[in-house]
Amino acid sequence: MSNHELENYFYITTPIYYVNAKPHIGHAYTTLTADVIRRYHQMLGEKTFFLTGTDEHGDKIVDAAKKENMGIREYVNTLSNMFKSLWPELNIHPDYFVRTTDKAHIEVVEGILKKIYDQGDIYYSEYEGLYCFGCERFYMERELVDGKCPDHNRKPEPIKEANYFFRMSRYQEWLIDHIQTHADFIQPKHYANEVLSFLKEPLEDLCISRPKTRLKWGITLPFDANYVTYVWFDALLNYISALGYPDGVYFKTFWPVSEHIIAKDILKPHAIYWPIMLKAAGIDIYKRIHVHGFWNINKSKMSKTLGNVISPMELKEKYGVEAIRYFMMREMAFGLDSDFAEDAIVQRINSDLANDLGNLFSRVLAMTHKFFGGKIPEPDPEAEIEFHLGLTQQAMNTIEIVEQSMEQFQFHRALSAIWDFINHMNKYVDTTSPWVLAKNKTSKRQLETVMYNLLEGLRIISGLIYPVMPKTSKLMQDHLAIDSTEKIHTISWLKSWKMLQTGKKLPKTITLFPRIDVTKLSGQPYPIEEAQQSQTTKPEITFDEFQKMDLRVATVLDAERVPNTQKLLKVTLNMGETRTVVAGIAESYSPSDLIGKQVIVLANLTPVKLRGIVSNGMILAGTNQGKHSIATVEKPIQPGTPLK
RNA sequence: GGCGAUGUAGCUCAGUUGGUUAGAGCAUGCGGCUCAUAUCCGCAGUGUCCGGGGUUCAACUCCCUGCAUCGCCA
Repeated sequence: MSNHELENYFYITTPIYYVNAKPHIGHAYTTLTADVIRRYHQMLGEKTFFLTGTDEHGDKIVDAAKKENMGIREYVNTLSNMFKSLWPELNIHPDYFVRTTDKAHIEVVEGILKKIYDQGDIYYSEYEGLYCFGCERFYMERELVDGKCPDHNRKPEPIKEANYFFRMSRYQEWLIDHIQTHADFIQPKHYANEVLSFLKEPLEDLCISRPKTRLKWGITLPFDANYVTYVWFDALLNYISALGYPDGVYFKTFWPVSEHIIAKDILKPHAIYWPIMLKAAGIDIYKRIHVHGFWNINKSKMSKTLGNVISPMELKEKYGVEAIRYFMMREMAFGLDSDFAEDAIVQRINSDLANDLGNLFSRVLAMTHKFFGGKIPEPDPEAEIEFHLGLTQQAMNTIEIVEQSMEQFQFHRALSAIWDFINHMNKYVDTTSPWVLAKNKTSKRQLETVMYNLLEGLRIISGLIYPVMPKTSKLMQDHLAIDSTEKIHTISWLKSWKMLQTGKKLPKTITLFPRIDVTKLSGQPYPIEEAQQSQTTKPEITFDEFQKMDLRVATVLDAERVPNTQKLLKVTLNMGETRTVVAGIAESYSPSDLIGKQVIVLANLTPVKLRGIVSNGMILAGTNQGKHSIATVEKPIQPGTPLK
C-alpha cells in the first residue's frame, strides 16, 4: 500500500480498561480524546476505526470478584458493561468494544505465543523469590518493610518457581534505534526520553506466565497447560485481535496507521513490551503513541482512599455532556497533568461557552430575525470591500492553527484558537454596529453584507467545534439552516467562504449554553437537572407495610425481545436463583444494554403471564416522557441481596 | 542515590533558534455600546520571569549551582 493510500485511513485506540474498578474521569478523558481525534479525522475525509474495551484477566480481578461475592465471569460481565454503556452517555462512539475474554482474542493470544515460542524467543526457567502466601505474590527485597510483607506483616518465604520468559533483551538495540530514528513515535517528546533513559540499562526478560497452582483466571499457554499467560502479554494483543489479525480486512487496512492513546502510568508496557512483542511476532509496529497526564482533583491525587474519585455520569448530570467534553479538552494540555476543579468548570461554561460563543450566536441570530425576518441576506460586493475587515483571513488562519494543533494532539491550542476567532467575531459585531446600519435605509447593503459575514463566521465555528462538541455543532448548523445532507463536517467545507445559501429562512434562535448562577450553585448537587414533574406523593405507609415488599438485587444473565411487541423484554435474572421476568423497557434498552447489569427486582409480586411468558417479579425503573431508567445498585453486590 | 520535567501577574498558563517596553484568559478597577444569555468592546494596572553565580554588547531563554514540586529508575 502506498503512503498516499494510507493517508485515507486512521486507527485510534484507548487502552483496554482493567475491570477491577468502576470508570472514572481518567478513563473518560482517554476515551474522549480518542473520540475527538477520530471525529477530526473524519472531517479530513478519512476512514476511521476507533477501538476501546476491557482487560479482564489476572489476580486482581479474581480478588475483586471475591470481594463482591460474585462469580468471576459474572463480575467481569458486570464491570465490562459499566464501561461499555458509559461511552454513549458521553456521546463517545467506538467502532468496536474488545474484551480479553472474547474467544477471538484468546485465539490470537494463543497463536502469537505459539509463534514466538516456536522461534525460540520464549524459554523456561526456574528461579527463587520471596513469596507471601497471604498476598499470593512475589515481593522484591525493596518492597518489604523490615523484611516483612507490608499487607500481612509477616516474612515472605523463599520459594522456587519455574516460569516462561520472553527474550526481550534480544530486541533492545532495535527498539532504541527505532525510537531515535522516529522522532514522533512516542509523544509528547519527553516521554520518549523517559523510555530511552530506561533502555540505557540492560532490559530484563519478561516473565510471561503464571503457574495455575497460583492463578487460574487467564489464557492457558498453548505449549504448557499448567500455566496461564501474564495479563500484559494477553492485554496488549487486543489492539490487533480486535482488527481480526492475521487475515482480517480491518487488520490489513487499519493496522499500518495505528495510533495509541495511553495515560502516563502504562508507558512502559506500551512503549517497550508491546513494540518488542510485535517485532518478535513479525508484525509491523504501531505508528505513534500519545501519552497524556493525570487529572488531579482540587490539587490532590485522585484515589479511592481519598474518596475523591469523580464519576463521569455525575458530571454529566450536573453540567451536561457538551460542557464536560469542552472542559476536559480545553483545560488539559495533552501530556501534562491538570487540575480538576468544579469552579473551573463553571468558569469555562459561563465565560467561554455562554458569554463568548452562546451570546455571539444569540445576538447574530436575533439580529438576522430582527432586520431580515430571519432570512439569510445577500452580501454586496462593494460593501464587502469596506466592511469585510479581514474576517475571512482570520477564519482561515484559525483553521490552519486548528489543523496543526490537532495533528499534534494539542487540543487546548485548537480550542484556544477557535475562541480567538469567536472574540474577533464579537469585535466585528462591535466595529460594524449592525444596529446603527439598520437605522439608516441607505446602509441596507452594508447591513446585509455584515450580517452575512457574521453568519458565515458562525458556520465556520460550528464546523470547527464539531470534534469536541458534536451536538452543539449540529444545533448551530440546524439554526443556520444548513442542510444536513451537505457535507457539513469536512475541513474543505470550512475552508471555503460564502457557502451559506442566501434567502434561506432561519429557525428561531435559542440559548446554546445557559449561564450557571454561582450563587445558587452551592449545596445544589444537580442545578442543571430539570425539576422533576411534581407528582403528588402517595399516602403514608408504615414500616411493616414497606417490609411486605421483597426487593432484591439481581444480575441480568440474558435478555431478549418478546416477538411482536414494542416494549417487552424477556429477562433472565440471577437472584441467587435463576428466574424470568418480563419488563416493559424495550424502547429504552436493547438486550445487550442489560446483560451483565445489576437491577432491582420486586421479587414477591404475584406472577403474571404476559404474551405467554410467566413473569416472576418486576424490574424497577423510572419513567419520564417515555424514557426509562432502570434502578441499580451503586456498586456490584451479590445477586439475591435484599434491599431495606 | 541516578536521570529527567516543571518553577513566569492574585489564579491558570503561553513564551520558537538569546534581541528593544515579558504576554493571554480569568479575577479586579474605569469607560463605551444596547443587537444579545446583565452579555459584548475598549482602557488600566501590578511581575526580584524560584534563589545565587557565570558566558555575552544583550539572558525568561545558554552554562554551573542551590531550593521546591513532580515523574521515571534503583
